[in-house]
This record gives sequence, C-alpha cells and structure tokens, in this order.
Amino acid sequence: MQEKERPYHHGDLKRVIIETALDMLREERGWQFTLREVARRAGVSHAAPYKHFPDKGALLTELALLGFAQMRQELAAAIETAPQNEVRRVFFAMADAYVRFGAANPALYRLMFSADAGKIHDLYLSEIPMATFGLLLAILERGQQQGVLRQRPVQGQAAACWAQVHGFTLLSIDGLLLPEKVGDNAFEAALTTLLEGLEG
Amino acid sequence: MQEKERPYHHGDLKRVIIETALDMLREERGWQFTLREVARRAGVSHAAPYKHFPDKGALLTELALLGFAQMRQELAAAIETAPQNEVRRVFFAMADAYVRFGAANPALYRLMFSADAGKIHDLYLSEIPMATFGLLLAILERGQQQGVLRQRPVQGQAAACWAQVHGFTLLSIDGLLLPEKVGDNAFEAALTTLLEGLEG
DNA sequence: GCCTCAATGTAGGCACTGTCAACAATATTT
DNA sequence: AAATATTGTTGACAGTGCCTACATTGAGGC
Repeated sequence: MQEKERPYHHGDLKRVIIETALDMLREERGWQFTLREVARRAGVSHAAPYKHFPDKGALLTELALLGFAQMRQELAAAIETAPQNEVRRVFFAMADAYVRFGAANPALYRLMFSADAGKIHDLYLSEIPMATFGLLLAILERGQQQGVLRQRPVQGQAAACWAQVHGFTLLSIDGLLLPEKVGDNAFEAALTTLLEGLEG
Repeated sequence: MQEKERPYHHGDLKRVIIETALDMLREERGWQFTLREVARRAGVSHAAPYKHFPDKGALLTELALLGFAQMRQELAAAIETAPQNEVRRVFFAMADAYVRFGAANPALYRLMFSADAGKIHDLYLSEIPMATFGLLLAILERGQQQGVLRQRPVQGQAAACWAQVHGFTLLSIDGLLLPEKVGDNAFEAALTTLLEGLEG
C-alpha cells in the first residue's frame, strides 16, 4: 500500500545507482564507500546493484571514468577561455581548473587515483584520461614552437606538470598546505616556479 | 601442550603489533589493512590490540608517524652524502631519496598521506613531518643565499618542490607514469624542470 | 492473447570486519 | 598474602561484500 507504487523493475537502476553514488561522494567527506548504503539510498535491496555491476570495484571503476570525463571537459573548457596565443595564460587556466576540480570533488578525485578498484590501472591507458593528457602535451608543444618554452622533450615537461599539479591537488585535498608551512597563495607560488622552469 | 610456552602476558605486544603491521604493509601490495589479520599473524587474539590502541585508526596513525620518522631519517642521510656547497646536488639527492622511499614503501607511503586514520591531520603539524619540511626549507634558503636560486619566498618554492615530488611519488606508486605517456627517465626530466624553475 | 524465457528485482545466508563487554590470568601495589 | 590494575581470551553485535535461491516482470514466438 505504498503511495509511490514503484514498479518492480526499476527501469534504469544502473543510472540511478551511479547517480546516487556520485551524490554520496560529493556529500560524504569521510569517504568510506559502501555498496549497501548506496543501494539503501537508492531505495533498493542490498543485492540489486549486483545485477548491474559484477562487483564493487566495477562500480568504482565506472565512477572514476566518469570523473575523468568530467575533468577533461572542464579542463578543455577552461583552456578555451584563455587567449590561445598566450601559452602562459592557457597553461595557468588549465592548472587552475585542474586544482579547482580536485578541490570541488575531493572524494571523487581521490577515487580516480586510488587503487581501490584494483584493476583500474588498465583504464589509465584508456581514451579519456589519455585525451586529457593530450591536452597538456598540445599546450607544451605549442609553447615550444612559439619559442616561449624551453626546448625539452615535451613528455618530460608534461611529467613535471602532471606531478606538480596532481601533488598539489592531493596536498590541498588533504588539508596539508597549511599557511604555517607553505605560506598563503601557495598555489600561485608553486605554479610560478613550475612555469619559470618551463620557460626559457 | 605447545612447545613455545608463551607466557600469558606477551611482554611487549604493542611493539610486536606495530612490527607485524609494518611487515604486512611491506608485503601486501593490495593494502587492505585488517586489524584481525595483524592480530592473527602476531599470534594473539583478535581483540588483543585493543588493549594497546583505542581503535584501528590509532594504530594507523602510529604507523604513519613511524613512516615519517624513517623518511626524515633517510632524507637527512641522503642530503649528507652530497657536497654541501652544491645546492643542486643536495637538492637532487633529497628528491631522489624521497621518491625512492615512496617506491620502496608504497603502502606505507600511501598510509602516511591517506585520511584513513581520520584525525591524522593534527599530526601533520607535529614535530617529525615539520622537521622534514624544515630540511627542504633549509636547502632552499641556503641556495638563495648562495645566489644559485631565484630570490622568491622560500615557502612558495618549498610548496612547489613538495607538490612535485609528492605527486611524482604517488603517480609512480600507482604505476601511472607509463613510458607511453611520459617517456623514459621521467624523473630526471621532471626534476630538471623543477630545478630550472628554482634556479635563476 | 498466451507461454516461455531472460532480465531484473528481493530475501537470506556466509565469512569477514571493527568494536565492545564479560571473563581469565598475570603483575603490581599495598 | 590480599587487593587491584594490567593485559590477555572468548563470544557477541552490527555492518560489509558477495553468493544462491526465489519472485516478479518485460519481450518474443506461437
């Protein structure tokens, strides 16, 4: 005698589960992901998710992929807002968007780079993350062609950028960039150092 | 009728538990830490650890602290092996030791920077990690005084270094620094970029 | 329309976990 | 020696991921 007579077959439970999980990732700061809790919140029995995901790791992997997709989108958008001929500003815009994404979605970002899902690793070679990395390579190449950046193997420079921004994002998420340690506007400072290393 | 008639009171179970946990951190690549498993391996009942640690998080926190202590020690040792007046080599030695530590103790390193323990964060202000950070600051200051490094706020430069090396370590642990993406010797490349950003 | 059948939901059970309370054995203090 | 505090064990509880058995439903062939 329930008011909302939900049909026995949910329709698109898979999407709902993913959506719910993403919501919880946004809300729960503590991040201890529980499949049963997701099911509960989705208003479905605790075993229902198993009809759509072989196991917990599969769901996590899918969430991570969605995270990469969203991040790539935001990075690309941020890049376009900058004047394309000024490499420095393009670069800054990208880095800023990157860290901002991490700060806005800490649990998701953590998940994306967490080995929790186990076999996520094959996935880092997959298209979306690779494409994101490609954005960075393109900027660096352009910068070198314009003579703004040092002539170095772009892959190495890309590694430097990636490590720096990734590290900064994680430290920031973990709340370790305390002013006592690192001063205020640590982000600008760190990015400046990185840029000065890239520039000729 | 056991051969080794272990006394009912273990003696220093606390140390043994920590030791066992560290061993397991070294061995288990997958890292899903289980208190009961530690107790089992220590040859003790599953609730025994609770006489020495209020909860799982407390043990993790202690392990993290030990990790920081060991790392600080190794970094300090590495620094001393380099000619003290050549900032560049001192810096490189430190960075190298840092990444090497992470690569040698992936699970422990992860734990040190994982919010798993919850309230670890208060601890990042504590002496040992702070002292490690101090090592870095000292190098940078010396470098600036010698005129080898750009005159910038050291804290900002330190943030750049920390983020870069931390990020690189994590990416390396996670096996994301694939040659297809980042080339071979990505480490030297990234460090070079960082150094060129620090140097005048 | 009806009957099969695969898809998708539920219920319950298994082994495991962190944690706690009750109890047992030992050290320590008085 | 007796009382007490410390440190171990056992057994329980709720919660987890995952599995199997079963219920309900939608889609396709007749």
